[in-house]
Amino acid sequence: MLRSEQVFRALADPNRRRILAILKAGSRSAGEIAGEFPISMASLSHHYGVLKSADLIRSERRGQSIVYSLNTTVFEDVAS
Amino acid sequence: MLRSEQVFRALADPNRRRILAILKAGSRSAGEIAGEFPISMASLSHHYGVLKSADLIRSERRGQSIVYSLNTTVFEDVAS
DNA sequence: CGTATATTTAGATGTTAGGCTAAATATCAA
DNA sequence: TTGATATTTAGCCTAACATCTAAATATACG
Repeated sequence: MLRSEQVFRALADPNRRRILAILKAGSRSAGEIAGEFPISMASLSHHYGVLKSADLIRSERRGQSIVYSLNTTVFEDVAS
Repeated sequence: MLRSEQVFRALADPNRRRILAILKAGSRSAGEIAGEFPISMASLSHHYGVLKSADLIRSERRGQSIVYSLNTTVFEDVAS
């Protein structure tokens, strides 16, 4: 699957767009993000997976937490 | 439903993005567009509907044909 | 009017996607 | 190593979506 394809798929869901909006303000752990949503962590984890396949976000383990952050370079690529 | 919501939904499908790409080159009738796709006119008609709800395209009857064209202003709006 | 052409609408069907709960994995701290 | 915390993976269910065929609508033309 083409990356642009993955990006469009990722952006199609409102929850995923909201995750991106939150990360726009700075990196957040999965738990911190979950606090902003009425859906389960498991469902969110699925969304992180989709966003990662599109390479829109990156994850990094920090102790017990996993911290997500925006991969800004992709946005520039896709805009063109 | 918000218009931005509709736009994201519309762009999520590859066939719809391809319709937009074709119209980028200029207006086309439903029949002309159909010639470029392996799916039925009925299915395409459904896609036109989605693209119209998002206000990404406009339609105009010309005799027996219905001619579709890009609504370029929306692209500028959503880019911001 | 009656028939042909162009497109849409309606109804049915198979697939994809998002949600949930429960179980698994990974790290930390005692 | 055992227990607690944080997150992901697996399996399932339901709703939404893309597609199809067949029927309906609209225009053109003899």
